[in-house]
Amino acid sequence: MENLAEKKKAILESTLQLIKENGFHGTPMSLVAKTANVAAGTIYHYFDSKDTLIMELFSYCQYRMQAAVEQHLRQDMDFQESFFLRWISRCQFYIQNPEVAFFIEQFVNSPFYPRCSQAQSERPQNEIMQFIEAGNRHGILREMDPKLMAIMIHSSIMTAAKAHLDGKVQLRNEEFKQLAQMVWDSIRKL
Amino acid sequence: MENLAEKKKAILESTLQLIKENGFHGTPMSLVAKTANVAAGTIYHYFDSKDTLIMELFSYCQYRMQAAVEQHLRQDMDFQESFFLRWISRCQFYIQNPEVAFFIEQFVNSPFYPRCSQAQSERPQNEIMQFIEAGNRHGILREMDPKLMAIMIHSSIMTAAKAHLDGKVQLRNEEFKQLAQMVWDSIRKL
Amino acid sequence: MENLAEKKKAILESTLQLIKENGFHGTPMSLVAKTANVAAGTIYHYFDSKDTLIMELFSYCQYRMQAAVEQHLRQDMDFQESFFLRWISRCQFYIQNPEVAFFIEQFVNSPFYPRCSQAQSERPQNEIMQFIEAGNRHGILREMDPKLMAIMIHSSIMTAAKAHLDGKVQLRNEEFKQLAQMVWDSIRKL
Amino acid sequence: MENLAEKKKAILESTLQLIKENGFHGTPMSLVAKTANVAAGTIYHYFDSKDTLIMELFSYCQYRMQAAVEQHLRQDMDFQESFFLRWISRCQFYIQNPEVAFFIEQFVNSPFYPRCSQAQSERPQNEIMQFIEAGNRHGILREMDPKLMAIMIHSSIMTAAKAHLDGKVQLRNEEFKQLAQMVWDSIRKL
DNA sequence: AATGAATGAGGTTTCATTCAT
DNA sequence: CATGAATGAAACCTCATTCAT
Repeated sequence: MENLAEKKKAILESTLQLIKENGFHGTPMSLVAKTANVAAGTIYHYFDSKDTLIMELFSYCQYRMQAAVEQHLRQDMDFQESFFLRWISRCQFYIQNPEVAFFIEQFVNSPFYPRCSQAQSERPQNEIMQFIEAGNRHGILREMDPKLMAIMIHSSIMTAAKAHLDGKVQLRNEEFKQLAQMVWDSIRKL
Repeated sequence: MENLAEKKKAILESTLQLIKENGFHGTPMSLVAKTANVAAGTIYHYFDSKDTLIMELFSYCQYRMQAAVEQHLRQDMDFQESFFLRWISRCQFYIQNPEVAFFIEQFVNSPFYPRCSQAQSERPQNEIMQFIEAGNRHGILREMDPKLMAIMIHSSIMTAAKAHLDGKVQLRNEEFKQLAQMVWDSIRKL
Repeated sequence: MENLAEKKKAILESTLQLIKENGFHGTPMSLVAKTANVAAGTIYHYFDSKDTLIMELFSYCQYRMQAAVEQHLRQDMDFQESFFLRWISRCQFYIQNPEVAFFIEQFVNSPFYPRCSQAQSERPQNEIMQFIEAGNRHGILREMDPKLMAIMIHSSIMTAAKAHLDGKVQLRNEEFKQLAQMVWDSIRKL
Repeated sequence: MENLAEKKKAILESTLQLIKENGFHGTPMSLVAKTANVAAGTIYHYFDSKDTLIMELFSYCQYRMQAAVEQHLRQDMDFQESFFLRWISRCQFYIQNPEVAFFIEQFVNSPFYPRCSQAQSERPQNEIMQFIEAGNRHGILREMDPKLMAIMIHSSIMTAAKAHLDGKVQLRNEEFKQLAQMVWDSIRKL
């Protein structure tokens, strides 16, 4: 995933940017080609179809997200600290990569999403779920279907990031902590 | 809003259904016309363009949601009871009207959404915000920008409903209560 | 022709005005209806089709032109004076009724024109031709097919009027006389 | 202008022919495509829109006319001879290229024309005007706004050609000379 | 006589995709 | 590998016309 042909990467990045700005509708292949400085036909060397391109873009975004989050993880933390760090670093990733956030949200709310393999579509939640199950083994968290809990947590991250990106609120250190605390209090045993 | 010409309503409902199933892309005007049993041109009697149709559909969904929620409200409840009732009844509305849920989520994550007036786009959150401000006057809720809190609450409702509709979890009375409790614990002063 | 039903006249006049501003293309029946303050269906009480409306409009314009020109004719003039008067008064009619001028020119250069009866299409030239034949009987005019001469004269009138209406030149008394003289010198025996 | 891509030229020529036969109305892009033996979409490779196509067609006609007229010019002629030659060769060009004549006349009487740049729209008259100004320097022509005189001359050429093409008169050598003489007598000092 | 909602054929244009170079 | 002219199905939309009221 790190050694993408230069042109392939240019195509992915251009598409990501254009979809952020114009949505799926407003992103014809001809425009992707122009923005990526390649010929229209070249795109079809790397992707079978527009659908394929978009599906791969979703993988590409998940990969970028994963890579970013891993950088922040450390071992010497207790469970709560670890939760705060994860929540905040994910949220900051979306804020620093708005085109990823907008693309993912459009994608998961489109007819593309149900066509992903489960393994693929649930990967981000799964990582959170493993974390939850670790918490459960220590009896820290409240009783709840871990899958549902993971979904709620993931949504809280994305929602906060989008609110910031849409300019509806401004998130600073203070607010990140408030939000992480808020979500923490919603999942822990009181 | 209650006396929509019969054909106009048929067009709105058909579009809603089709977008749920096929997304914006997969919903050409010709298909809307066929599904609504009107001629293609008739749509343009009621809506200036496809864009207009979709924008009006958003208003229409907000209206339907509002009307549904109001049915459940009662006066003789304390603040927490009222919160639970509201959270659960909204969530159930989305579950009982999946086409509304799917449409709204597609819409707010599309380039259409930023083109709505603020007044229009923030109406659902505003209603929640007023509720929050009432809570604040009683000193019940934790310190936090009410706008942000409203956004987080609204998102939790939609997220839970979608998880259910996508078949990822199954929400029953038990789970509704758990979820409402979870969100309640995240906003109240501990 | 003088007792046109009020609505019929409103339709004709609206069409004339709209075609001047927007051309045939830019003049849909719905717009004619709105401008004339009648319902779309009403137009079809008075005219079989849009084509019929346009054909009748041509007659209507010829009638208006004829009526205007006749007002100016007097008996006690020699041939040349009469020519000048006719040339100038026709030219002024077009300038004072630009919508007629623009419509006629569009009409005669459209596929409608060849579908007119000869009698109809040549009426304006015929009147000029009778005048020419009178001149010929007095041996005043140069040898030339009277039909061709009539066409050339008629065209000179319209051309001058359009140049004025398009703002390319400004015609005042002086210029009218120059022009009439110019055309007169082109048809008389030198 | 001489090395137009083969397909582009086919599109222009087909459009020209079709507009002659059916007018602007009766010339849908689909028919242009079929007649030019290209796909509908191909037209939009070369022209932004139907409007653009028609505007470019006007330039193309002016270019063809210009090229044709230049072939006939010679140096060793006095002013009057030169005038006759120019008048007649232009008139014959229109007669030999009726689709150009019909297109130009439709175009200049349509809402397209006012949208041309002045430079563009007055080019044919300008060339005549320069000729007139040369005549004025020799004191040969009568006193008159050269612009107006140019317009009248240009119109006489087109009018004669159209009368012939419409079958209203038949122009042969004899008549060309008569007409050129007639116009010459209308502009020269008597 | 008059209305205007409704029709649907057909117009212009877009765009994912192909293929000869 | 890469190009981009060419394709043509299908999208959005218009508008002359009809007909129940």
